[in-house]
Formats: sequence, structure tokens, C-alpha cells
Amino acid sequence: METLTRNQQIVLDIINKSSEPLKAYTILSNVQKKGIKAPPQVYRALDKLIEMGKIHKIESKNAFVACQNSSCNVSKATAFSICESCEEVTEISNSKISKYLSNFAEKAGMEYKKYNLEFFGLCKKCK
Amino acid sequence: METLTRNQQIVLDIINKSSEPLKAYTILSNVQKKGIKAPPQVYRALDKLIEMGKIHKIESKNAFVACQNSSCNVSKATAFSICESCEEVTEISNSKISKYLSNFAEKAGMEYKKYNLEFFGLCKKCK
DNA sequence: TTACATAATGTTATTTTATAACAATAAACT
DNA sequence: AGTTTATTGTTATAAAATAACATTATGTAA
Repeated sequence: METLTRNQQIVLDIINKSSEPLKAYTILSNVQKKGIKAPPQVYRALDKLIEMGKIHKIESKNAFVACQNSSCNVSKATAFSICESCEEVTEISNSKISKYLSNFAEKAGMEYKKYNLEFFGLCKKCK
Repeated sequence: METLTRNQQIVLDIINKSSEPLKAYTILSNVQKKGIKAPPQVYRALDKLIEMGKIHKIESKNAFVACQNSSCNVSKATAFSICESCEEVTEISNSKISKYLSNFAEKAGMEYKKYNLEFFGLCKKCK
């Protein structure tokens, strides 16, 4: 179990507290009172947290969310559903999807390391 | 069958000719001799071409590729495999994946409109 | 055809997202 | 303690995308 550095912990705390994906510069403005002053400090922390699987990047939004799946301490397969109305992002932790896709990748002749899947539509509330 | 405007056609031609995903500013520098001078012109063409399903955006790379799947004239479900060594990007047009994932989304209670899936790993050549 | 609406374009400036480069500290190792 | 390695702080800049608005082209209906 890796221990976090000060900056990593500060950034992770903000993301954990948030109910929605946060952008890097939003994070920055929220941690400036804690002494993190410049973008590279935020991006470096984000990079490490992603490596550790503590957070994920929502590529279509350039935003970052806490991993909601306690078992994924290495980020190798991520899936999200994204509501186009309320912007809610939910991590899908479905072992069937994961198995299905890993299997598919192998059959396709690819030495697969990870995947990212993003669903777009309307969530239960919004539809 | 929609007809393309001049700018859309110019941008599509460049992307079609390329064997790899192109970034917006790479496209721009390649079409300046044809009279497209500024980023908004490129981005507007890209947006329309995506709407039409002629091209797709590789979110993890901020790059654009021609649709390799002649049947997808509306871009609602895309899947790619991306080689982390040679950067080759291949569109996966597998109706099974598509069916499986659509099905999954529906069961999850989401009114699903589209998805984007990106696999990362090593392609056949590189592994 | 002419008038009106709609869409596409051209252009400048700016915003947003991300990284390069390098000096300064701190942590881990032998 | 001295050396290596990782992390931090900082400034500047690069890369990606959009806002805003004036202009031109295209479609449509009287």
C-alpha cells in the first residue's frame, strides 16, 4: 500500500469530497489556500493518483473522479456512464463487462493492458 | 446523403489520406495552403464531420480519424484499439460488442445514446 | 426575382488544458 | 554522512478549444 505525498493527499481529498468530476484548474483554485500554487503541482499529483488507481480521468470531459470501485487499486479497466442532461458520471464496476472486453481484446490479437469505456445518454433521473 | 461544404471536404480529405489520427492543429497547418487559416474553421468542420459519422475523435489523444466502418454513418458507438508502442489506432467494428454494450446500458437503466470505447495495449506487430 | 431566414465562413482575440525546463527540497539507500 | 532518486516550487510556454462578431453564401417562400 503506497502512501501518498502531501500534494497527492490534498488533491485526492478534494476529488473525494466532490460529487462530480473536477477539472484540473478547478482543483487548483480549490487547493491554493493549502499552498498548491501552480498547474504542474496539480497535474503531477493527478498523474500519480491515476497510476495508483485512486482516481480516473473522464477523457471526454477532461475531468477527474475518485475511483468508486474499491477493488480497482490499479487502473486498468474503467467504464463510466455519463448523463448528457445532468452531467452525472457514474463508474460502472461490472465484472461481466470487464471479462467480456478483456476476452474480446485477446481474441483480436492485441496484448491488452487497459481500456476506457464511456457511455453517453440519460440517467434514470433525467430520462 | 448530405453534401459536404468546401471546408468540410478539405478537412475530410486530409483525414482520409492520413494513416494515423491527426490533431486539429496538424490539420490546420496542412490546409492553410487551401485557404483555411484559423482554428475555428477547422474545429467547425471537425464537429460537423463527427455529427455525420464521417470521422471520430480519439478522446485520449485529442486526435481525429476517418471512420473505417462504412456502415456507421451516424456516430453513435465507437470502439478503438490503440497501440501504446507504435501509436497505431484501429477502429473495431464488431457488432457483437455493440450489441453487448447496448444491451448492458439498457439493463443498467440508462437511456443510452452512444458510447466510446478505447483499448490500450500492444498491437500484433509490436507485441 | 426579391426579400427574408438560415447556415457557413472569415477573423481576431481569448480561454482552457497541459507540459517544458530548471532550481530547490525532501526521502530513501548504502 | 554522502549519494542517488523522487518530489516540490516556480516561471514560462505550448497545445487544444471556443467566444464573439462581422461577412458571405445558400435555401426558401411570397
